[in-house]
Amino acid sequence: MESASLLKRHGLRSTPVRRLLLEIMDATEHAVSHADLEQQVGGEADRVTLYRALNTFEEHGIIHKVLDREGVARFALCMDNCSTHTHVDEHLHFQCTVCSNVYCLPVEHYPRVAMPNGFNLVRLSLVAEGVCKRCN
Amino acid sequence: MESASLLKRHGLRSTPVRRLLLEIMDATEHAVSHADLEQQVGGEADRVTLYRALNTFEEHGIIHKVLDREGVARFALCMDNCSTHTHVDEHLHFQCTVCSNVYCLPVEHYPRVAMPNGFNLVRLSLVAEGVCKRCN
DNA sequence: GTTGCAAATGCAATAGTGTTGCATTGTTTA
DNA sequence: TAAACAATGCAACACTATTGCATTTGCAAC
Repeated sequence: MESASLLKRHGLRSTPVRRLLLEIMDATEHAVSHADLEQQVGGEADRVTLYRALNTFEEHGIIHKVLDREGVARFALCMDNCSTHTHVDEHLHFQCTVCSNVYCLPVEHYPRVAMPNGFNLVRLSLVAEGVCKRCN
Repeated sequence: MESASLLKRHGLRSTPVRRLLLEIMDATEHAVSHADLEQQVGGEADRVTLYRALNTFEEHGIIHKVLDREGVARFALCMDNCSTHTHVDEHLHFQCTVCSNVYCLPVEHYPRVAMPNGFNLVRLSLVAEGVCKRCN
């Protein structure tokens, strides 16, 4: 049970719903929305429980949240060992215009941009659109 | 009446609500949300009318829409002469973590990133977070 | 001007995403 | 096993956004 130990490592209780969510996300190569999860979980858990579990995961650096073109949240497991305080995800979020799936893609040279005077940059996100490998 | 001619140039009817919306956006240096506009317009127009006007403007390349960190749409006038078919906005969207305002900032060298095999890039957006010039 | 028609608006209803409060259930630690 | 507290389920709610339809308005032709 990988998911159980992952939860324990972050000081979280191991519950059926949480383990199920982590296993679904681990088995999916793209980011999943709340609606996706709700459908896959079926009647196993309440909508609100999913929202709360996802929020908890994000706060502990287990997953990260991306907003797609429509502003809907999609979630994916963090690759690196993120924690509550250290949250590194310097990768690109790619949404396919055909299937709408969102993929986390690695970027070799993460770009740096110069900011106009007075603006203090803290975090730069890359959001891409195009056609994914499966729809190509 | 600048806004009236702008509307006419895009083949759109010049109505009080539309002119008002354009003038508000022209007078604001940051992108405005629907809620912002609704408040400024006051009882002059229905919420739905605002949504429809904004959608129409976007379809005609008069304004462009940005989603902020919360997934809420914010709108700003297009700088270049965009049209229905030509929609160029290679700039950076910067949201201030203090005041939550979203600014469209120019970028001298727009970055290019390499994509993994199978992924076909169409559009790359830059979304930044930090502190804006007014909150600094 | 006046008229006619398509476009724009107002109102009501609806959909979707996400949050909050509170009672109940379940997990963990001693 | 029992106590303590975290997680869950249920109901209600807030917010953003869209749709249908009747009414009004802008605009072009007369």
